[in-house]
Amino acid sequence: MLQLDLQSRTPIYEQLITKMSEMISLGVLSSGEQLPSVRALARDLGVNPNTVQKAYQELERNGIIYSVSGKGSFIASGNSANEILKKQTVSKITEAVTEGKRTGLTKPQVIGVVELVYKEG
Amino acid sequence: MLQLDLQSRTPIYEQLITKMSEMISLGVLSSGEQLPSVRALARDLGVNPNTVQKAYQELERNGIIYSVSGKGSFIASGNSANEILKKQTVSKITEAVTEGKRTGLTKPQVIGVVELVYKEG
Amino acid sequence: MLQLDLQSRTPIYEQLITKMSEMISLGVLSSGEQLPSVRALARDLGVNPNTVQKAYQELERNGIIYSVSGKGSFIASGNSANEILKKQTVSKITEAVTEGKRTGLTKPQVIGVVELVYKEG
Amino acid sequence: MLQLDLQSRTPIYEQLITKMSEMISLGVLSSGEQLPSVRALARDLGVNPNTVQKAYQELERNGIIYSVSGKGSFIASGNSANEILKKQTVSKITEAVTEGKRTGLTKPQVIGVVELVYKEG
DNA sequence: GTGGTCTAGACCACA
DNA sequence: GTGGTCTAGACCACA
Repeated sequence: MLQLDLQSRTPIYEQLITKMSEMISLGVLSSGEQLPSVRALARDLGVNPNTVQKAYQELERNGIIYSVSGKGSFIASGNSANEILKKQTVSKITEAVTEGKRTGLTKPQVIGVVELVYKEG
Repeated sequence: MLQLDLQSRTPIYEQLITKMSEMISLGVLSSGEQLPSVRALARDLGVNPNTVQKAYQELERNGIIYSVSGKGSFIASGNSANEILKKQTVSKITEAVTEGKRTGLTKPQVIGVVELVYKEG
Repeated sequence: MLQLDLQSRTPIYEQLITKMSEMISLGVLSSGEQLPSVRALARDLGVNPNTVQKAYQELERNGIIYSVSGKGSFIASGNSANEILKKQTVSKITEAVTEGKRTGLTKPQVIGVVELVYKEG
Repeated sequence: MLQLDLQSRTPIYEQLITKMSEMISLGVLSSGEQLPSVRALARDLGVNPNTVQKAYQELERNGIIYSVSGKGSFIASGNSANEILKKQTVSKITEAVTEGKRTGLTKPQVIGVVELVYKEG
């Protein structure tokens, strides 16, 4: 679980943020639940604690989790994870499609791509 | 012309590649035409010559432009710019939409976004 | 009673010290009275016994309470709680106002803040 | 310049943030100006580059400076430094004064403290 | 040279 | 044990 792509251009800590946001927004992890400690998760993922720390702090800044020094990190209530994720994704799609339009892709072509993605899996 | 976003996370040289590919594929610049020299363009854009150089090299590697030592850079004929651009954009869209699907966006929602983009401008 | 903010940056044991000093100096708890045991208070507050222990020790060191081995903790007479508290608070205010002055807040502005606080509640 | 207290309980990177915000809001550093590089400032202060980096990133997140990868860090225009600083300080003062009120300090006493601070220097 | 990310590992206060 | 900060130092892409 929590697959990382160490080769990717997107930093590990950002991948972590995205993956965890997804897990939370999908209900795999739910409100109030305790997250693995920074060190434990780092060990499991074969990654440096600082990297996990950075991801956790960013998630906290976005109100998705909260950390209590000396106790651990927990999933915040009033789950903003999903909304934040969706907003990010929608703007990513908008950007990509805008570029497509500028490049000369027609609307049917773009919609074709969308259909394809939703047909798979 | 040739607006760059110096703050953006996508490297300037990539922005340059995209913008120039677009201009070529849209016919703003056409086959055989000479491009501004690396240094001239760098000066105009307020950008490091290395950066422009990198963009030109990449464009040449993709057969979109060609350089003649001592004379300058020119737009290649048999314009592949458009196809290359489209391929890139299609994979960007695919990626973004896939993420959207994973996040729980429904197909109608995504198509809504597409409609929106094509309605504007 | 005894509201704690587990999220706050100021350690729980310090919050405990402040709150208890306040209660004592306000006469809610009075001279000679017995305090709840470390364990009982910890349980009631949902907090680690170590934390309560630390607060009690600090309060004892300041002569605000005293502990009798095997019997419990009691409120000291000749209540110094209030003076200690005030001293601490005065230096906190001094520090904050000094920073305000350095930042460019004018004296009337600061006094405005003070007025505001004393107007409420 | 830029005195740090390495012993202090407030982290170095936070001290850096505050000091730099002050310098900017006081006009010592002004809009568009380039800041010392992460490494240079770290060297000058005898501090690890990561620590400076953290401060710079926080300042960027607050819109006080902006960083261009490969070029450097610059002071943002539309100086929000001052407002952010003042807001922070005002809430610090409010908090301290509220505690003072709760502790039994009278309004004249608190105002006395304020007068004192503004008399010095 | 410049910012950004990351590892390895230490130390601290707190729980 | 737990989060938070920090050092020392490496590597990368970019300018």
